[in-house]
Amino acid sequence: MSTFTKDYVNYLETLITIFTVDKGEVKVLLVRKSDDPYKGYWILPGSMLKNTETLEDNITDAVLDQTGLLSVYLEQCYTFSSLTRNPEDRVIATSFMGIVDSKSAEIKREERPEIVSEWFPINNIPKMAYDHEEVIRRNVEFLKKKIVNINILKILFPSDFTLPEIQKVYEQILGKTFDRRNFRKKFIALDLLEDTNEKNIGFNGRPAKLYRFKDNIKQVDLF
Amino acid sequence: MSTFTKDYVNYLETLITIFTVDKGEVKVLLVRKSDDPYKGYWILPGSMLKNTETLEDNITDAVLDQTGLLSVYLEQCYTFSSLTRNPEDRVIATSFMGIVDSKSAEIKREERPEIVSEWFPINNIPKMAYDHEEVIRRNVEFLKKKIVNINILKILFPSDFTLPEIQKVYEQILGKTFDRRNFRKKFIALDLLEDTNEKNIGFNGRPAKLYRFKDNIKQVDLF
DNA sequence: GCAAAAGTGTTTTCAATACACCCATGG
DNA sequence: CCATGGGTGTATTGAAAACACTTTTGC
Repeated sequence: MSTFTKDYVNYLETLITIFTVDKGEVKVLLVRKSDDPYKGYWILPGSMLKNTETLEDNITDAVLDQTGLLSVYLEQCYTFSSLTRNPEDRVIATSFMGIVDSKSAEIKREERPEIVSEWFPINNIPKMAYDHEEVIRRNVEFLKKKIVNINILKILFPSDFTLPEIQKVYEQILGKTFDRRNFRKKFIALDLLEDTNEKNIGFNGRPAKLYRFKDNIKQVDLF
Repeated sequence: MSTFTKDYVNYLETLITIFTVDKGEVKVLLVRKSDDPYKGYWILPGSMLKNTETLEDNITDAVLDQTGLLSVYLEQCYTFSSLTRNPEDRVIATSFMGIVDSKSAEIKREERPEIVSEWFPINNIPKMAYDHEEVIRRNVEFLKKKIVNINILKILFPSDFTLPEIQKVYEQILGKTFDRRNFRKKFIALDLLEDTNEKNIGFNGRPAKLYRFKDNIKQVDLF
C-alpha cells in the first residue's frame, strides 16, 4: 500500500448496479474499461464525487453520461472502504442499486450508439475490475430484500406482462423455485393486477394471459 | 453555502447510534458537544476518517475513545451527503448502528468517569446538532429491520432474561404491542431458549422465569 | 397429433390470532 | 387480602404448501 497524499480521504466515488429484466432474464449493466489499470475488464458505472453535489445527484448524472439511461429507480446500498480496493489511490465507494425496465433500456441504447455498455445475466458476470464483483454481489443481496416490494416490480414491468414472467424473475433473484399454481393464487389474491384480455402469442406452448398493474395500488410486500 | 477548498470531498466522517436495553427501556448513547458550533447540543459518537483506516476500524476506535465501550456489535447503515448537513465544510457521514448489552455499558462507564456521554430513551432524544436527529431516525428504522434477527437479541441479552423483558423491547422498537400468550408461544416454539430454573424476584407481581439463549442456535428471524 | 408451456381446484398443514382464568409475589 | 404482573390452553381463522389434469398454441 502506497502512502497517501494527505491525512483525510482523497476521493469518494459512486458505483451503481443497474438491474433490468430482458427476455425473462435478470441482467446488470456493465461498462468496459478502456484504460489501465484493468484495461479490458468490466466496471460498474459511477464517478468521483465532487464537493458541489450529493451522492445521489452524482450517480444520476453518471448513469446518464455513461449509459444513456434516464429516470432509473435508485437506492443507496453500501459504502466500501477497504484500503486495498483501489491499487492507485485511496478511494471510498458508495454503491447504489438501480432499476430500469428493458424497453426504456433498449430505446436509450439506440439513441446513443457510442456507449460501450452491455447487459450481463446476474449468473454470468464477466471479469470485473477492482472490487466490483464484490460490489455486485452485495447489491444483488440488497435487491433480494427489496424485490418483495411491489414498487420495484412496477418499475421492472411498466407495461403488460405475464405471471410466468414475473415468477421467473422472482426465482432468479431469490434463488428458489415456486409452484406455479400457488404463485398465481397468491399474486392474484393481492388484487394488484388488471387483466388486459390479451395473450402473449408467438411463443411455444399455450399463450399466457397478459396483465398490467392497477393504478392506485397500496404498498405491499410479497413473500 | 460557502465555496469549498477543492474539487473533491474534503472529509468523510463516521457516526454511530449505539443501542442498549436498560431496565426494559431501549436507549441510545449520545455525547454532549463542548465547542461551537452547536455547543451544548448532543451529537452521535464518531470521527473523521483518515486515509490509513477503513470506516469500520475508524468507528470502532472512535467508540472506544468517546464512550469507553469495547466490542460493540456493528453494522453499516447509510451514507449522508447533503451539501448543507454541516455548515462549516463539506463533510459526508457514514452512519453505523451499534448494539451493546447494558451490563457491559455500565462497567465501562465506571472505569471511565471522564466520559461525558449519556443514554437517552429512543422516544426522548434531546436537541441534536447537525443532522444527527435524522441520522438517529434512519438508524432506528434500520434496527427495526434487524431486530427480527436472533443474533442481535443475543447481544442485547447476553445473560439471563425474562420473556416479558424481550417482549417489551420488541414493542418499543417495532412500535406495536403483542399478546403475551402468543408472543411466548411463538418464542418458545423457536427452540432457542434454555430455562435457568430461576426467577426474577424483587419486583411487583408474580416473578417471571429467567431464560438464557441456547449455545448453538441456528440463524432465524422472528416476525 | 404431439410437444411445450399455461391455466385451474382441492386438500392438508401450520402459523397467527383471539380470548379468560389462575398463580406467585410484595406490601 | 389485594394489587400487580406472569404463566397457561383452546378454538378459530387464514395463508402456505402439496399435488394432477386439462387447455391452447406452434410445428
